[in-house]
Amino acid sequence: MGRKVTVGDVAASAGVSRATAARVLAGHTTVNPDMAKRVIKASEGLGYSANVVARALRTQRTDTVGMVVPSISNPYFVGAVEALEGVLAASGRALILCDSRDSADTEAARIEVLLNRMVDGLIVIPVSAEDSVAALRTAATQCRVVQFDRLSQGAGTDFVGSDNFAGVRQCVAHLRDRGCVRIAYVGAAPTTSTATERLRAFEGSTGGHPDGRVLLGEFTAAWGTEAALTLLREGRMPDGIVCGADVIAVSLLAALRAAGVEVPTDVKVVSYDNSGLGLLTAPRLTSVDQPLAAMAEETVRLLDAGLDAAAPPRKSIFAPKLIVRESTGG
Amino acid sequence: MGRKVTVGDVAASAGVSRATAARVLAGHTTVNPDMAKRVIKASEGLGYSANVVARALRTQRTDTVGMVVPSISNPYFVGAVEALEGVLAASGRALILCDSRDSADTEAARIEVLLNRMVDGLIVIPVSAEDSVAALRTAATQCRVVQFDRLSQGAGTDFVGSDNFAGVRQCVAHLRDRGCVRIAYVGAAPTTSTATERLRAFEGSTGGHPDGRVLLGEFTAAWGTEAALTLLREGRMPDGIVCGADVIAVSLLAALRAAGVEVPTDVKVVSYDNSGLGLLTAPRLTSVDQPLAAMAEETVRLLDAGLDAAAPPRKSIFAPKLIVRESTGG
DNA sequence: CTGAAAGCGCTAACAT
DNA sequence: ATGTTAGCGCTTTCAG
Repeated sequence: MGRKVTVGDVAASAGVSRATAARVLAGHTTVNPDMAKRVIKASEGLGYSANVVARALRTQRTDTVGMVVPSISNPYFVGAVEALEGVLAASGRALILCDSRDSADTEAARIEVLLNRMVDGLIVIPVSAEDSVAALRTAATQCRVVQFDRLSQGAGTDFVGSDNFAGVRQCVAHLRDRGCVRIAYVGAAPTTSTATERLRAFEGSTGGHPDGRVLLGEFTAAWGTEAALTLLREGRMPDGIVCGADVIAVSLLAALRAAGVEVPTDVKVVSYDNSGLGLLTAPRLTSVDQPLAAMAEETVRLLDAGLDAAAPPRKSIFAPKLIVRESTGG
Repeated sequence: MGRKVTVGDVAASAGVSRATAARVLAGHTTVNPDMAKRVIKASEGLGYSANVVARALRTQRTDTVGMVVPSISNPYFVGAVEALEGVLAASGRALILCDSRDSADTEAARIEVLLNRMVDGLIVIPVSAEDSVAALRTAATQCRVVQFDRLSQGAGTDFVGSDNFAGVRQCVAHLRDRGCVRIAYVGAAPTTSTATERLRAFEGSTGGHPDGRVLLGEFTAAWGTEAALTLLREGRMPDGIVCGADVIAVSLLAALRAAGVEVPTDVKVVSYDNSGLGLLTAPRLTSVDQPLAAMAEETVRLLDAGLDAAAPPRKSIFAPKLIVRESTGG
């Protein structure tokens, strides 16, 4: 376990003071070029690289952003993580990722851990519209916080998400366009803003058609399977199904096909998230895409823009777009 | 942005010295119960929680383990992350996760970042059997390193993985048992130990049958699709296919079905990883399971067991087990 | 332009 | 048993 080389080592090797070495390493131009050269050389020779922990303690900045997501096995969240990680890396920052396991308690604990690590900012996809508020509020007093994808009202943080009403409206319109008249919704119970908005949007879009069956569970594959079995058991299969997320749709699709229901012939399926998952199925999923890259950029922009406590939290809402594939007839 | 409360604040509020407050907070018993009580109360009243960064700088321990995986969108790796995160959390440690994007350069950079953060240990699923060695070697001089799943020979670190030969042998035996005689292998090019071993195992198991078609690409869904199209184009469809990973198998399955090839009737498919992905397909995938929970436990055990530099690196190899599902006839 | 010195928040000798 | 003090490695005044 060889000790890391420190500025002291570099300074000594270059025959200058620690301060000068530090200045050169920090890119300050107010240094004698000769000395600068000596320091650079010594630094490279010794393979110096700064101890981030010590620097953080001194500067109160870690160049690190924390992120908490409900489940790392949901590919939509993984996509969000990748997008954000990319944007942050571009400005030399790292992302520390935590999984809240869909539990508000775990979420609060993770947020605490990250704050103790002095992250410069926090990006949270909250577990619950209500239960996440407290932890978010206190976090917001310590560092910049942005909620992503899901909004917990009253947490007093900025928010970046997409227009779920517009997304679901596109789904329903598309199914109607393809001739569907009995459309069902298989989504998650309204404990998060996305689940709530998508549900409301579905109800709004099909208000005149009380035929629309609504099945509410969780954002999990298991629920997709269960919902499919329920529909099969009920016998009266809809001719169109809107799913609240790809994780639901994919397993629902598999269960329907296993039962001999043909997609898109017998029933057309449209989903939400446009994750890689929807490309692995046969047929591939028609799904609502959210502009993750742009959303990630905006999230980091908000993190960087110091919010003065008085200003009201900002909301950036992006427009989603339906990507049509074979599950609705291509 | 309220400042965090420090030991100093707690000490002042309790009317004791910083040292005493620190002792109480650290659970030392050598303190006057009255004072202890006062400190605890002050601590709770002020909502104190220790600054991990400052502590780390002093103790040279962060209670944090770094992990670098080739791609966070491969569900097998996600499963490994979840298992390790669970074991570490049980002993009060956190996991910092980095994605090397399947690039040895990125991997080296991530390892550097983590070392600068003074992680207590490093768990790496190396990108390449050869190109990862250098970064791993230097990392191993700074902290405890364990390679997981894939082994880069000569890095001088401990290793935890599973017996790929045994796994593939089970696959081939199972297909034969189900009556397959023309078995193909769709895997990854041998740039990693797992790809190499699985390929060799396949060649070894089917040595007497030069019929066995071998297609090598990457551990990606895109490759699975491409391989399926190649097999379809060649016309002479095998009656059994061994896939090197679920990500490959799932998209291969979708492409075959889309082309009207029935699984398992026309061709039986067996895969590797037993990730959640294989449960989402219709039919569900027969796949080789690796005991991730036990492997994670062992990994942390090795991290904790200080290796003296002289001792040879240790290897823990776990036995995989084929889980039979519908893609081979149930 | 350079160096000496202080200090981020914490813990562990050392001294009382 | 408690307090005082030094110092982890770094940056950044403040003198010179």
